[in-house]
Amino acid sequence: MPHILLIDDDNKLTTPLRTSFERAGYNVSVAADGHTGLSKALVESPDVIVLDVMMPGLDGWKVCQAIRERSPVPIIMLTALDDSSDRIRGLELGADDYLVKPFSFQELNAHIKAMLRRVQLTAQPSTPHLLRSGDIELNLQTRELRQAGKLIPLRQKEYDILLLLMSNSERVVRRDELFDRVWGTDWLGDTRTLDVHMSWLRTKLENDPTHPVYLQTVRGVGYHFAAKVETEYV
Amino acid sequence: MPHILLIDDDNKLTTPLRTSFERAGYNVSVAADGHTGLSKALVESPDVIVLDVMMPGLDGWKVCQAIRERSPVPIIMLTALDDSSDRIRGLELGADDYLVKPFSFQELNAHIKAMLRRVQLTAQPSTPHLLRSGDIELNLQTRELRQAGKLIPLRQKEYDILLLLMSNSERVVRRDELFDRVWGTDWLGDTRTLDVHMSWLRTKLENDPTHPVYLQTVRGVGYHFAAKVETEYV
DNA sequence: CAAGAATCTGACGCAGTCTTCATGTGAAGG
DNA sequence: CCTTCACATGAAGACTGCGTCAGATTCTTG
Repeated sequence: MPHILLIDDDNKLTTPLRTSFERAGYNVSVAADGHTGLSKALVESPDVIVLDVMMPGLDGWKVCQAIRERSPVPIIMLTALDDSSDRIRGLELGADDYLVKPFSFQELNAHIKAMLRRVQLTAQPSTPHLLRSGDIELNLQTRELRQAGKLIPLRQKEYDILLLLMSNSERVVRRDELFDRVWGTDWLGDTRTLDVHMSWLRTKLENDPTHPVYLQTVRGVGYHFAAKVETEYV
Repeated sequence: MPHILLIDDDNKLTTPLRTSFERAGYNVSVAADGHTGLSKALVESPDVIVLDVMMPGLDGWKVCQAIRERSPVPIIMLTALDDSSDRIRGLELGADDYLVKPFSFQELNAHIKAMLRRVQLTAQPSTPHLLRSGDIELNLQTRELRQAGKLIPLRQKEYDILLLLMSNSERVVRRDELFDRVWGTDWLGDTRTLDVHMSWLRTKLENDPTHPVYLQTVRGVGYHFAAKVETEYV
């Protein structure tokens, strides 16, 4: 159950928010002024803080800054006026997001969910980085190609080409696109060089290079990695 | 140098943004349609994606969803109309943030900085104390390298390089990244400095420096610490 | 300040990689 | 059935990036 800390002196706002969030399954605590907010932020270590800018005493800006100096907890600021410099200021002081009043519960909730998801996604070392198709496995981190676990060394261009084709396996990649993305836009050389690299790739990963299963040529258009590719997060 | 991917068909917008961001020290790439955007998102693995909703063909919603299914990369959406349900929809589909057009460069930049900071803050909550791989042990507190318990004195740069490689053992570390992180600023001269240090490191920790087991070079890319590294927090 | 350590530089060689060229093959269309 | 076109492939040579070395330069420390 995620824990939200609301810091706002206006209980006309915090009371209904508290009930709504509790109903939505959150654990909510409220602080009615900056000092309490700051101390609760550090003591309770909530998953996300919703912080109003306009408060008597220690205002939201100062609270934001003070929290950020001491804790990495995500902060969503609430501002009354929709002023660009205000928003920038909040972000510069360490806020992660802001919302302009008035806002709906749904909207704040969406922001909070997005923030929790971001923390979740970032916290796990999950990086998007294995393309798999059958017994073929391309590791984007180490640039290693494995077939049935066996390492197949790839050269730079071969890797670049294979990566482009595998990550676009649902369509045909045009020749000029390959040149663009692998060689760079300002390529003036011989156009046969792509075929040569394709040929090498085929000898490396096709059982019968003369009858390719994966690396299909589409005459007049380009090449197509003709198998389903799954993306895995290692 | 953080890498931003702009996905937008309107080059009246992307061209000035690209220059501004490049001037601000980012590495920028642009995709003018949804398909290219999706593919670049996976291939280039940018640090943050700025994605316009309004695009012909594969629209921003679909691109957002497709990226989020495959990658945890942060996404900032650009919407034309300031409509609450639009914004909620974006967040629900996996976006992290949104910005309503028109916006200033400063504002987008503030959002991007906030997003990068968030990822940074979340990613490294605690610092490891010891990196171990086989009989090799790198102590981050004392900056000592031990192999089978025996102390191998490392010089400053050697330590920095080895640390970077060992703490990224799951991937290849690019040469320019090494220059960036070990020497500071991006390297301009064309010298063999890095190779020399790698050579020294190899003579220190490889049994057969001509056939390295740990410190693999990946031609045209960089170096890879090719062994499992365990992290210990003391 | 001097000695020694650490680091950088540039030349050179080599192995691996890429491009080019020449020629072969199969597909499409008259 | 023949021509044309696009791609395949083998071989050769050009090119490139990396490793190494020797000497220069900078940094540390007594």
